[in-house]
Amino acid sequence: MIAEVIVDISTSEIDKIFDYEIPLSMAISAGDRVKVPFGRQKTEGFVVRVKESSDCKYELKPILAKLDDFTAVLPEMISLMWEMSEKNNLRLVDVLRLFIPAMMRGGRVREIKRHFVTLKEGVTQEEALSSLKPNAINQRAIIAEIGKSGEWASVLGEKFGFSAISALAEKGFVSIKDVTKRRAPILKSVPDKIVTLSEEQKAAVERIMRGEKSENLLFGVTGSGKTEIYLSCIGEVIAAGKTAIMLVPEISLTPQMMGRFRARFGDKVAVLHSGLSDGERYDEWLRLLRGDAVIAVGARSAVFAPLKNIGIIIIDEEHDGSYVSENNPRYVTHEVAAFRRAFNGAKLVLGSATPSLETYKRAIEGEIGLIPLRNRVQSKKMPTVEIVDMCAEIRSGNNGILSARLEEEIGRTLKEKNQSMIFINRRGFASFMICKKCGKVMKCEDCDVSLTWHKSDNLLKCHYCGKPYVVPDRCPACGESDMRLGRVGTEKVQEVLEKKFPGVRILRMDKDTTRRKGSYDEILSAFRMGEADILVGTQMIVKGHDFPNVTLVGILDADMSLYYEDYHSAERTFQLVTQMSGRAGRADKDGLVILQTYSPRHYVFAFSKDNDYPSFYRKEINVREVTNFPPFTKIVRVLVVSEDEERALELTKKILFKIRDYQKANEKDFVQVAGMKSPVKRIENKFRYQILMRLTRQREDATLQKIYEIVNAEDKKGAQVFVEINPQNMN
DNA sequence: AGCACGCCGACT
DNA sequence: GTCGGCGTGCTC
Repeated sequence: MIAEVIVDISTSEIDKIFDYEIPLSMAISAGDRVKVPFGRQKTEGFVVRVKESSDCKYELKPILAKLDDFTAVLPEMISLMWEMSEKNNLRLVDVLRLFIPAMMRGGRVREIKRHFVTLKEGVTQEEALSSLKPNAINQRAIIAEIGKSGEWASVLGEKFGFSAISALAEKGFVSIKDVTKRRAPILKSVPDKIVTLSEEQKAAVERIMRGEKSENLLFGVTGSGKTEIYLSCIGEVIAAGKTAIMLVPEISLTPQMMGRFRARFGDKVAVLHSGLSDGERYDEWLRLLRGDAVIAVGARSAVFAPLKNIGIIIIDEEHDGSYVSENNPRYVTHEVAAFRRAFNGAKLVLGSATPSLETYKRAIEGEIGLIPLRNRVQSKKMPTVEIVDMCAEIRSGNNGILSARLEEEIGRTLKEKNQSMIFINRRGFASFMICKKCGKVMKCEDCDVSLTWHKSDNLLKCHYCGKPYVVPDRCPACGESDMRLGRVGTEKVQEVLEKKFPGVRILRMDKDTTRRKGSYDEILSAFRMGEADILVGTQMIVKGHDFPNVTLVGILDADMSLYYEDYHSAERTFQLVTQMSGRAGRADKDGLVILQTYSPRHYVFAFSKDNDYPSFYRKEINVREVTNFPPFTKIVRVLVVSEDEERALELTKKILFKIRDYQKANEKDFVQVAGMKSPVKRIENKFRYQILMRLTRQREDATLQKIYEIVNAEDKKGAQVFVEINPQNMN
């Protein structure tokens, strides 16, 4: 028999099928990982098909070995590989690598054996103690310690020394068993609330499970009880002997949801997310593959969970940007989920209070079902949103960070012993350094982006490559000594608050304070426990969870993301304001949101003030249609990266001309084609040029394939070329 | 990605 | 004369 193998080397020239002879003694099927001779080396590879004969003109080499004692890639995933590689122009091997834990590649899997020490069968504690010499203190202590139940060798060794254990084993008093340890990530399980579903929730579960549409948008504000609905649906699915995938934006942000799952489903749940160590990830993955766990909960990569017979896939907070993978291989979680839903005949649920325009459009046009949740459980009120015009604030002589209103309300909240959250919108902006005289902005030498000032170590740092720079005391361009810091950061806000409200307890949450693993949870739980009065933070605090004592939310620079040069900005801002508002007044307390902006009359704020997503949608979708932006078009970006600027430019031009030629013959398939330098010219010393296109949607698939064809035909020596669909950020 | 083959400069 | 620089080509 012959095996079609994809070799585990990621290069475009090698990314194709190689045929190998399967030795008669070897049982190989599609999806197995194998060791094969390749050229003069040996490599790992994936078997994607087994067939009778080969039309290869070479003499075939034999497969050397089967690598695992299980089939690593399910048949479904092999189909998915073909689909993803075709649609997104990805290498087959890069897609396959998404499907298995990194640890399996390169033979790095080591099962961790732990040694469990027990009294040897037939030996009693008394017997052992009486035969041991009185001065063998450690050995006697061990015998006493293990008693009937036994203990881990590592624990005993720690206390009494490892030599004592081996001495006892040698004398035949104890036996040591090797146990394969599961590196299960520690999960706090919160007590499972036995909640009776509201009528609305019951109806939602009914429509998801037995409604006419197999894909539904579950559209409900924060606090409308979506998690309960998810738990119910998954409960039904696993009771029917099927499996489930639950996706959340970033798992470390939702330990609460994890806790609920653990409480409800116990060991049937496996988690998959970036916070796991390689070993933990491997173990959880294997539990899913073996069927020991039937529910995969995790961030976007969990959509590839090795589950058979999937009954439901849920994407919570479906609008979240983290569902689009930005680096290679690029994929959109929704598309993968849709494929797996269809393959398994499963249900797909997209949950959000602020769906992406694309999803909501599909829902109101009837392509997928729309399940609105109108009530917040326990009838919690939505907070009042107040908009403060910061221009007026400046006119009246206040050019500080805080408006008079916000300051007043922070004071009131402090007095009433409630908590406040201050959110700083820094998307795309930072505290850069600018010369007051000539206007020179300090930039990174390698990446050509503005440097950000870090107060703690008084350094300027590049947020792309991390390179630190000494703060100059004179402008390097004109020698002026008056250098000024633009934009505020979390530290500045903390400083101002501490000055205005002496003695106030403030927790700060941003990239700097959450660098350490686990610090994220620590800060949030400290805040929940009331260890601080105010939580100041960036985007990270948006996705928190219940803070029952928070009654005030302040949003500084709400419009910062509005002027981000990106067609998403209004949508992003709406989502942000809505989510941030959801943080205020969740328990029995009324909430107030104060939103500071320089453009108070922008429609985003008018609609988010009233929490009116449908109206926002109608306005925004209109804008998109008129301006020819997604979802009415598809944005395609061809990015050319090279250390040699000439090379990048030349290659970009070549590709651009070919695309232009095609465009001339197919004018109606394109809205626009433009070649330019990338907004960030250099990252890590590589030059970046790009071609931006907008495709009309009638023939987008064909046009896209043509673009792939043009790019793939090009000789790409000394440069890399990426084709990106609807890129989330345009660096 | 690796690894060999191959065709030019500087060296004990 | 040789050692070794890394350009180019190939891998079932």
